[in-house]
Amino acid sequence: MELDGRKKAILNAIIRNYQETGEPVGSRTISKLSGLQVSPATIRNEMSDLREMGLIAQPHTSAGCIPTDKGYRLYVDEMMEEKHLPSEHRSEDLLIKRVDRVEELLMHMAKLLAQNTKYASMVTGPTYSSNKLKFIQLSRVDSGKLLGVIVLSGNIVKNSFFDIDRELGDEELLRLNLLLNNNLNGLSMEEINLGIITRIKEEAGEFSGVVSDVLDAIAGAVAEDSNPKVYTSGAPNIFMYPELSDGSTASEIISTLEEKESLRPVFEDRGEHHDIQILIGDEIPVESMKDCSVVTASYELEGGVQGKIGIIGPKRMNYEKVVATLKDTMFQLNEAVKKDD
Amino acid sequence: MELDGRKKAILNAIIRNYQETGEPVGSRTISKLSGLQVSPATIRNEMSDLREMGLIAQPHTSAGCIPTDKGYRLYVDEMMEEKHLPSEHRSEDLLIKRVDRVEELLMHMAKLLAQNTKYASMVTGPTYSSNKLKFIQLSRVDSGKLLGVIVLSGNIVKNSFFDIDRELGDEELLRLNLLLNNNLNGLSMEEINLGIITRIKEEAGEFSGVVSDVLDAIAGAVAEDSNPKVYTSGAPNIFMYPELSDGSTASEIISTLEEKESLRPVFEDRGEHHDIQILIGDEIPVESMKDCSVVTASYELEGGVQGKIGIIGPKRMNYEKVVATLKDTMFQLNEAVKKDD
DNA sequence: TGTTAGCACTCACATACGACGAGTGCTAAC
DNA sequence: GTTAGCACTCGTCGTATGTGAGTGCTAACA
Repeated sequence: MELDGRKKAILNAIIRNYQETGEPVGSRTISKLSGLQVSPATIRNEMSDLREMGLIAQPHTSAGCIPTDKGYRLYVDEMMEEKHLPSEHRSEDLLIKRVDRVEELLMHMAKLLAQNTKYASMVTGPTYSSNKLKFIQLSRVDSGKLLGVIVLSGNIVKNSFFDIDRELGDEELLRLNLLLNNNLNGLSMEEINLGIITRIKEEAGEFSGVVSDVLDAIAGAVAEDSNPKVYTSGAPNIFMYPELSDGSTASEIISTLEEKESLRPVFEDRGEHHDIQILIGDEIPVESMKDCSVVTASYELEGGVQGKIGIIGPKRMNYEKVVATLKDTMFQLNEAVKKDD
Repeated sequence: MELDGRKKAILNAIIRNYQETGEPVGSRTISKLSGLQVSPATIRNEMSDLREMGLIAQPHTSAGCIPTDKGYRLYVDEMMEEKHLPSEHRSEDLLIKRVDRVEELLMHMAKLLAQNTKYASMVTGPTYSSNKLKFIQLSRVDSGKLLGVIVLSGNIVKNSFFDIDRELGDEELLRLNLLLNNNLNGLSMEEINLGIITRIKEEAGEFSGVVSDVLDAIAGAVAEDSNPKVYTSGAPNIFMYPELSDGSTASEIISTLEEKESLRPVFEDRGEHHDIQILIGDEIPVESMKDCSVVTASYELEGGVQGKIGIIGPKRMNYEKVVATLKDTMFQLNEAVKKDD
């Protein structure tokens, strides 16, 4: 059976109506709403075909129809229209302002996403592994303790304290800082190889222990970010959707959102490389979210893919709006970071 | 009417039974459970008195009784026994390990609290306002941009970037750093007054603009911490308690927990200065939590009151266990920080 | 006077039943 | 191919009814 224009229009009408009401939609409603000049009986015949094709389903006999996962999939793949965000929403987004710490920027962004879409949002921290080391500074703060400041491109700052066995003089500290900066600045994490490490340690002489500590701290900073933090916001929004808010479903979703680690698989790329990825129902690699849909996008801080943002909502979410919001957020985030830089 | 020993025992039995089951408890149950050798009829007479005193109430006529807020209040004030944590729980807590950033330590602590108690937990970041400035370092990272590192006692590190109008030479930067450190180190935020500021600016000469920026950053760091972040964990735990998990109640509580700012009033001290503070029902200054109880405690990082931790659960929460867990956490946190320092 | 047994009474909860209505599936006519 | 008509399905809602846990009260008892 083939999917002609009218069937498409009917499926479209079903999805749009169900998006708004959350109730199964019947042939009479479609007849009035779709713009097609046909009677409910005709619609019923077509719906019978759509059901046979697995695009819609009835919750029970003699009820209206709701889209199946397959129906939604067809919709987002072939029927969804690109939508531009109405201006009042964009202006809200402009609230993104200069913040010193990336972390706060991301949390703020998650919050805005949740507020604008009325779904739950999630944001991963950026991965810096392809970033370059920009600046290292060791300072004596206490006796027996050094403060190391590591700056990566993108002005990501990491701090670590190092315990040292014996005191360093001002002169020695200066020399050590020069040594580290001269040899490491401008290198990406992959470029810092054993050869370079050995050379630095040799030059550092009796301070090779400190150098080891510093390199460990750099490695640690990278490791932390190759497993970047996940931020979420708007979890309580799912209570607005009856199909998700019954006891155990809501509980599981909110638990998953709090246990942020378990969200990681959601962000993993599946083959096709679009900038927007939509997962529906069972396509989501997290058990507790099989009643949801997830839309994810990548954002860049500067050059190269850097992190992910995503929206979690009911399958009947407003995909157009979500996609438009995500795209807009990506754009604004890029702008914000450029200004920051 | 006075509260004799038997009435107390009955109230105690009601509270304990209700804590476990969440169901109204009847005279028959108490007769068997309380250890008192009296018939249900006698218990009923006593319960009638307790009801008159406002310590217990019936959800409806011909139902068992549940404690009122007043009943819980009496219980926690006069009848609750100090309890020590069974060792298996303490060992879990020992997982607190060295973490570089205070933030992560606090989040980890919130998580442990929620796991151990099965209630929701909240933790405020520390307030540093009484802390002293320990170390300041300005470094040139990009041209036209300085990185400022500010270390407070307790090894709290803050980073800020400053834009500068004209380039500083190495010499000038060194002088500026010396100037700042010599004049500011060891001072608490309150001690940095206008006199000191004016003197530094004078000495800084043409760099007085940078000095202003640095002082602003310091003030900003303090402002941020006089309004410290609130961390929460275990929000989904409230789904385990039927009296809280019906639709709107759960939704409101979880929203409040996510909107962390609104939790702040909960931590405010009410007159009596105990290390543990228990708020029951309407005593909680947050509307959405009027069906809950909140137990809060103060923790110290080093010297002086510094932050708060708290547990949110149903009114029938296990107060002994919660108090014991909080005390234990306070203790362990102090230990952890000592080691860290 | 305090305690207890007995008993009528209350009320939430569960079950059953019927009415209702939204919506379908099918058939026959256009 | 489209439509009207109609029987049928099935979830929902309101009502009635029974059940049982648990009380309140009274009267008897120690």
